[in-house]
Amino acid sequence: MRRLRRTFFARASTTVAPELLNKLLVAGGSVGRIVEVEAYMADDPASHAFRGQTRRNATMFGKAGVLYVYFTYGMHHCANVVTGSIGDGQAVLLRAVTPVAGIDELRARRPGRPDRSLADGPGKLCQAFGLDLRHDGLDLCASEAPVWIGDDGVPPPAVPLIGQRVGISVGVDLPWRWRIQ
DNA sequence: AAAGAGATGGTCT
DNA sequence: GACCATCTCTTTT
Repeated sequence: MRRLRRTFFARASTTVAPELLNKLLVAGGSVGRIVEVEAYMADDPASHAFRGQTRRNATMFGKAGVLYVYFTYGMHHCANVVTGSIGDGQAVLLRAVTPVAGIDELRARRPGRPDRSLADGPGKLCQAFGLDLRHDGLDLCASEAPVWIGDDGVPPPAVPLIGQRVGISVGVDLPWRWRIQ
């Protein structure tokens, strides 16, 4: 399986997001196929980057292909991949994956949950794959990075489901959520 | 099946 | 002090 290169991520988040469908997230000894993503931009009222760079969102303004992890609701983490160019403030939120390998590790990190609920949400995904603030700023494109995104040759769906983003109160009309049917 | 509410803490105004 | 790019459990249809 091929590790995605930085050139893949160095484009607009709205271009990268649909192409991430069916790619593989590798982390914590497990592998999951990406089935739902959302795009965020700086010129986008729903984005953390909308009001400029802060301590929390600094990673989002950095290099493409780097993981932006943030903590929210007092208990959940969400994982994004930075896209575009340095200073842009763009990212793609990884919202859901389906288990491909290392499912026992996923179950161990999400005890008591049915297999279908192991990583079918952004907070659940981070819990299942053991992602937290320690991974913020991690370069997915580095040759030895412990977290990365791979391509096993399965193409993105020709006709993904496209809709409104979830859990936001502004910018709700932008159709920047993509998922597998 | 759908709707509601509580948990829980970092971040920014 | 208000607001969360959420999840889970409980209550109601």
